[in-house]
Amino acid sequence: MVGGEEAFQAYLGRRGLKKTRQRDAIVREFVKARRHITAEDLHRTVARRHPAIGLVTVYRTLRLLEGAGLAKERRFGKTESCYEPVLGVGHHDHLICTACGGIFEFENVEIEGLQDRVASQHGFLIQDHKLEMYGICRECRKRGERRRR
Amino acid sequence: MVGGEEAFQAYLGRRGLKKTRQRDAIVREFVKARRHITAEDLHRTVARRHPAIGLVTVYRTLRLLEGAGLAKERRFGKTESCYEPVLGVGHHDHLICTACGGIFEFENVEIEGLQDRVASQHGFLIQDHKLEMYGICRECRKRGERRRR
DNA sequence: AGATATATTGAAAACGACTTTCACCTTCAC
DNA sequence: GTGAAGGTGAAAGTCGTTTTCAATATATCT
Repeated sequence: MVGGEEAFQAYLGRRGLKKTRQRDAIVREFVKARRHITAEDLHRTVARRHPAIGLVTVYRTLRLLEGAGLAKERRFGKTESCYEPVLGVGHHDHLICTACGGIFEFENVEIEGLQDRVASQHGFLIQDHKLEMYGICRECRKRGERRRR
Repeated sequence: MVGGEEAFQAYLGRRGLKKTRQRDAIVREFVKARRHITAEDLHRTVARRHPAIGLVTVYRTLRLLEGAGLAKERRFGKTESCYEPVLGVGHHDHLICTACGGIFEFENVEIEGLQDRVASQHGFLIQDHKLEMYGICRECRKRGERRRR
C-alpha cells in the first residue's frame, strides 16, 4: 500500500465521494499500522489525536478502503474482524498461536502454486485465498504450552 | 464421524452429562447432514420432526459436539458459522464461489506437506489449519460471472 | 465569495448471530 | 420412587457491526 493515501483519494474522486478530515486521519493511521488491526484498535489510535472521530466513521472508512482494494478484511478468531493494508505485491498467510493469540505472517510461493493448480483442476477462476494454521508457537512451547483464557 | 452418535454418548458419560431426547435428535440429524451446515439450517431440519426443540439447544449441542471433537466450526462468509462433522480421517479444504455462494471441498496432500514444513520452520506445533480459496466456479463462469446479492 | 446540492458526520437505535439467565422439567444414581 | 444435578425453551442480554437521522461539511456552480 505504497502511496495508499493518494490511491484512496483517487478512488474517492472517481466515485464522486468527498475527501474529509476524518477520512484523512483514519487512512493515515491505518497506513501507519502496516499490519492487521481491528476497527476498535484503529479507532483508539485515531482518537488520540482526533477525539471527536467516532468508531462508526472508522468502520465506514474501512469499508471504503476495502472497496478501493486498499484493505482486506480478515477474521481470525470468532469475534472481531481485522483489516490489513494491501501492500503492492506479495500475498501472505498466517500462523496463529492458540496459546498466546499471537499472529505470525509468512509467504510461501510453492503453496501458492499448488493452490492455483488445484483451483484450475476444479475449473475455478481464483480471486483470493487464505490459509491459516493454528498451533502453539515456539515461545509458548518453551513456556510449557500454557493456555490463555 | 463414523459411529458419531456412540462417541458422543461416551463423551457425555465421561463428563457427567446427560443423554436427552433433544440431543439425540440433533446429533442424528447432524450426522446425516454429512457436510457443513449452519446452526439455523440444522435447527430447521430437526424441527421438522421435533418442533419443540429450540435453536438454543441446537447451539448448545453443537458446542458439545465440538468439545467432543466430533464437529468443527468454520466461518466462510462474514455472517454465520458452519459446523461440519469430523470424519475419521482426511482433512479437506474449501473452494468458495463468490458468484453463487457454492462451497466445494478438496483434499491435497502436497499442500498439507508444505504447510507442515512451513510450520516447523517457524517452530510451530500445528494443531489445525484451514485453507479457503475464493473465486468463480466453472458453472458461474459459463453463465457469465453474474454476481449474487 | 455566496448559494446550492450532495455527501458525511456522530449518536443512538437497530441488527444478526450467538450466549446467558431463569423458572420449570428430565435424567439417572441411589 | 426420590432427589440432586443437569437440561430445557423463551426471553433477555452480548458483541461486533450497520443503519437511521438530523445536523454539518465539502465540492460545484454562479
